[in-house]
Amino acid sequence: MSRTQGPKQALFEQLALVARALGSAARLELLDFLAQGERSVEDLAQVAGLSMANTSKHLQQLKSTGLVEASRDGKHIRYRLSDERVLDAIGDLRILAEAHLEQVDRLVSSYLRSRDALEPLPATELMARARDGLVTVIDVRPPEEYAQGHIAGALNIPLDKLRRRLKDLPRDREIVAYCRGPWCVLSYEAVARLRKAGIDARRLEDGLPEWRRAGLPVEHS
Amino acid sequence: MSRTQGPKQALFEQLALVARALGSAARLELLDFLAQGERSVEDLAQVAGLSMANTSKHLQQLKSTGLVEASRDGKHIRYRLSDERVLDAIGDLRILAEAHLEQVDRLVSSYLRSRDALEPLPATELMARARDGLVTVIDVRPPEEYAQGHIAGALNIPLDKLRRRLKDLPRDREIVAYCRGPWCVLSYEAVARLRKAGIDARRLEDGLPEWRRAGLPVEHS
DNA sequence: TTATCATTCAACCCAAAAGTTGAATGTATA
DNA sequence: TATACATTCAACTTTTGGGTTGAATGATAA
Repeated sequence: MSRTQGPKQALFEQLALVARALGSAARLELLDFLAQGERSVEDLAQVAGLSMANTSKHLQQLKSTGLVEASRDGKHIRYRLSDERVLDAIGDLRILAEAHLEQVDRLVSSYLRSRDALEPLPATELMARARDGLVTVIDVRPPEEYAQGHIAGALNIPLDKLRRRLKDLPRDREIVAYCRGPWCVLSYEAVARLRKAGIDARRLEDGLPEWRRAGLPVEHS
Repeated sequence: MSRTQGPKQALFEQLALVARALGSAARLELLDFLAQGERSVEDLAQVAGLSMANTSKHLQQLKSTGLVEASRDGKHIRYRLSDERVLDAIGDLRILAEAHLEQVDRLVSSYLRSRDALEPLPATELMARARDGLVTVIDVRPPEEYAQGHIAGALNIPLDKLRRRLKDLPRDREIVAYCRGPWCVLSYEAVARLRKAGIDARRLEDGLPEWRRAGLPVEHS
């Protein structure tokens, strides 16, 4: 049976194009990095474990569906998300996947150990506590990502520097750690280590992209 | 270069599974119909212009990613959306496609003639006006869809019955027509015809699924 | 039980997508 | 101007997905 091709089908075909652009683990990982800030193709290839040519092709596809933009910077080409709303779509995928795919539950609870034991703090609550000076916020991402934007007032303590900077942390206030997003291990790991060191710490529920998306205050350095 | 496969990649792979389920015009059309209410495989095949076997396979795929559920009813099997949030994801795809794909603009403005000339009314405004008794709301979808749920107080006047039911419509109040969603032609067409007949009419911005998703009052018959 | 009907399954075919390799492009620096 | 370097392109292979056909399943109704 041949499918009748009217304007309605053509519209759905366009939607499907966008959905298919999101329908590859490699591209989702690229988008996840791009959500932290601009990146060159080389960076992206390296961080996602893809060849340059393959990365380039994936980026072309994301660009042709309007999910990312590119601009030249010297001999590099820098890609970025074209639209904050890309994060909404990915967020919905995550919600659906968490709600309906058993595999996700299993992965999340083994990879992000003790999921809720670390008492995730919603962004709105963090805002309130930060205003009252009750918390120290730490950004445990690499410095390049911190530099491209971070929660206003947050300290950058990359996970691998955490041990040697423990002494810089105030002991009288709660620490709230965040990183790339709800499925980013860095903050899980950071909170676990801080607690082991006897420091009162919690995780921010989401990461910087969600914070920015919510219109909450972001600082650049 | 071979891509390293850790838990992060495995999680993205699960997300991609959901995105790929949305990445086909045929499946999006099926979901669009399912958003109006439960349907048998036969109905869905017919309405989407697909063979039974093919429809069944698409539905299996949607089921395996948790987007739809099925239950037996006599000798039919009825499928339904498993989760209202599926509509959020599709809504985001639509927003992104409208914002970034030229082709969508072109299709929307030719298929849904004079897009904004029909003064789309946001749901919240309709609620306010309906409460004050200022409008008559008409549901221009087929009766089967109306029966499975409609805006509280709406009259069912399927598009093909509109001509002969013109006389039933009150002349002193504005008419607001709605159908399946923001890209559904039925209400565009209805408003155009009503205006041609000299009746003051507007379109509801979205359709029933969005209304229900927003938690606004829905009636069943 | 048997016949009927809606749905699914299994085995295929064809088209599209992902990934590789090596050459081409285009900008910046020596 | 020549060289180096980041990125893209082109051609090709392999895998995946959409679609068909015809048979199998499983519930209902005679």
